[in-house]
Amino acid sequence: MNAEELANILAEHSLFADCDEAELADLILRGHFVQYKKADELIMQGDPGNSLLILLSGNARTSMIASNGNEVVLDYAEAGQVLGEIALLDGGERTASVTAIEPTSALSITRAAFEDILAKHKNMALRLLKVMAKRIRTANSMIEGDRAYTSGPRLARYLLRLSVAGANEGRLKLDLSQSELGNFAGMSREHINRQLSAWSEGGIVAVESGKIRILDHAMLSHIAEADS
Amino acid sequence: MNAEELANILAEHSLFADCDEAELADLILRGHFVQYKKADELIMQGDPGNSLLILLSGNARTSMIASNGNEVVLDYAEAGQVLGEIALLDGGERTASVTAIEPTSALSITRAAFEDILAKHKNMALRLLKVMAKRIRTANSMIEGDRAYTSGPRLARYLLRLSVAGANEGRLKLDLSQSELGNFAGMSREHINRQLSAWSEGGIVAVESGKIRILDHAMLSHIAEADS
DNA sequence: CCGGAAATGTGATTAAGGTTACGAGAATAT
DNA sequence: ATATTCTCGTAACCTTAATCACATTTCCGG
Repeated sequence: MNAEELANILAEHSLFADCDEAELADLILRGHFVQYKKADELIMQGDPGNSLLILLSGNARTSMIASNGNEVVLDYAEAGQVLGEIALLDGGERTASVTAIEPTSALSITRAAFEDILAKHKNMALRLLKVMAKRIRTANSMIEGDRAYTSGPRLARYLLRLSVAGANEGRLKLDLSQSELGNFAGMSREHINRQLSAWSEGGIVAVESGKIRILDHAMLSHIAEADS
Repeated sequence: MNAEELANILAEHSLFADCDEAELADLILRGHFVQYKKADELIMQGDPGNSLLILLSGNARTSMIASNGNEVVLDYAEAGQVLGEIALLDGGERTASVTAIEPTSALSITRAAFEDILAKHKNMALRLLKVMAKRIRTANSMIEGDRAYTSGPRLARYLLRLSVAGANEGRLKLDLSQSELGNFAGMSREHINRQLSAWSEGGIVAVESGKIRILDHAMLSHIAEADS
């Protein structure tokens, strides 16, 4: 993959959409291209955090393993996303793992390079601040949802979060297995199944060959706000 | 309150500890001193976010009201903390309220001033990035805790989070009522009470005249990691 | 000092959802 | 191609913690 292709991919995505050429060039110059196959760990919980990744293609899951062995899925990342910036910024170790859920490629940037780029390009810090603001919003809304709502509305929220904005036939961005959806939405696989069956009855979603499709987006949004 | 006093307060606290004089001067020059009494709202959920606050004294609670009326406490802020920077950064509206839990004062900084300061003082953005990295860590660990642990370990975690580092006699930073602790730890007030009684029996905590004291810090930490 | 309002302690009951269990189908690897 | 491993559907049961319902105490303003 050459510099120009990389530049195109980067420029397509939010954070880097308004980078000027010099910034892109620096990212590419200082970055290191890495590839992963399905189930590879891009970032490993407990490691020291000495680099940052920018996803170029593929999808990855961010999750934590609690001390009691429970897996908690925090988010799914797609191309254009920045990963692992937190440990880089505060010098702490990685508190979550990132695992490829399909073949994935990324640009890896060392701490030194990152600091140089931040110092050189003022707008970079501002862009990163915005990205992080959004992350905090998402995390807070996850806490709110987990706390304030019962399983039904909660599952609705997570499905909506996985649904593509462009609503192409109600298909989800990612076709997760029910167990994985369970880890993401914080409920047991069995319960997911029951809830999905019920909604399927009601014509709110369709479950065909393991894939979930949202039929009644409005209804699901309504459920997501419900008080039970 | 004059500039020098403000400077002293700011300099005492993490984010601004290593500000140079020019930076402090700008903050004070561009900032606007505000005071609140107990129960005043420093920031109101749903408002547009056009300013940022730096707490100078007192304590405040950050909380969200979910659409079903449930209150979720996200955090408690003390002097030195920055509040409301998220809406300022991404232009969105405030997703949480901040309420004074005692008489409180703060420095209020408008968006314009904030942008000027960020542009003028390069290190400011970096400092803010660190603060936000920490926030994300905290939020993620909250999600992890809420998801992976049952009520016992979870309450233990929240008590530890409220405990002062210097462990002065095991007293907490804040003496919350049991209902409020419930909103913070995500469990009913009654359950908090029962759990506290049990731990009190076991000599892990002491509850005297409504105030909680941690007697066996090690044990509480152990409980916080337990698989039930 | 006194009265109302919070905050606290505790039991009984209930509901939500996790856990266990099992059988069948689909996917993947050797 | 066939064994092995995921995934899915569904039922019975059980645990956890919320809810309801009071009595009691503490706190605070007048």
